[in-house]
Amino acid sequence: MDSEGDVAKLLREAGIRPTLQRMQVAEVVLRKDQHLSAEQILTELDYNGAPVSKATVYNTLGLFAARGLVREVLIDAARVFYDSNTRPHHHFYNTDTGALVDFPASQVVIENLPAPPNSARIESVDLVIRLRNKG
Amino acid sequence: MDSEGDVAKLLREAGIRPTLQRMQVAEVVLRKDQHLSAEQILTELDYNGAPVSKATVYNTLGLFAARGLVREVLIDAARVFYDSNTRPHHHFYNTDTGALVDFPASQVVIENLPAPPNSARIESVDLVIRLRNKG
DNA sequence: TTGGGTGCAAACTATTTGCATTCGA
DNA sequence: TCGAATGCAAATAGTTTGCACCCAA
Repeated sequence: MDSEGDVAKLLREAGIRPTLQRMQVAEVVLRKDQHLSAEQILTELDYNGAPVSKATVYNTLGLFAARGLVREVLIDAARVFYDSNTRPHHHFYNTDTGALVDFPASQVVIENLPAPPNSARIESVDLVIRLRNKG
Repeated sequence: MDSEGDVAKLLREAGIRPTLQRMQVAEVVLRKDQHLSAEQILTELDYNGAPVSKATVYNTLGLFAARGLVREVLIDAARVFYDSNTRPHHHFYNTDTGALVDFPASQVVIENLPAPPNSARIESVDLVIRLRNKG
């Protein structure tokens, strides 16, 4: 786990002023590679005796995502996860169990992508493979 | 555009009882290949003088999606689109303009997908390419 | 000081639930 | 007649906005 000092450094390096609330959110989210919803983060903060408001959690996650510290993963209607693994990767999502599993982008070959319309540039390529248990 | 009779037939063929509200939603959504949000559909129904409740629109879209008449596309946090193009395809999404454009899945080659964990079966493979305008 | 940055209460929006009603057998 | 299906008001859950406060320059 990152010490408090390390988290502050991480935030500063990302151009984010390391305030108390942001460090608390970062401690929970960036501790290891994982997928957490805003709600889960909020719950954990409360449990840790670090009550940060809902709005601040959302705003902070949005900021972290904009600066590349976490990645938003859209999985279900109105169910966003924040993924602290920022290496290029894609996702398996088991619709029966809710399990979300990363796999490296390097492993997959995606070829013959059409040219983006209106000569826009590609910002991200997200592959989500939805699974269902057999039987 | 489908006549009313055709829409009723379409719903029956999908195993859906063709009630008034469902036919009204279907007329709007299935008229042509397009991406619509629940809100847009609701607005158009009101405009057409066919006021179906919000809850019924959501439930009906959920039913249509379950029966394969439309496909849910997750684009933004809390922004679901219902795509009446059910042929296999993927999406370009321009984050600057909000434009959502289909491209055929047949065009793209995706290789070396890892085996699904726990021997679950693949339900869908969704590729979303986010774009940003140059400059 | 002071102007952008920050945190949060409150407002807002999207979606789901629970139940009275209706439908088809 | 009766259980399942249906439609919707109300409740819930998720997210954003607007503003008072704070802090670095």
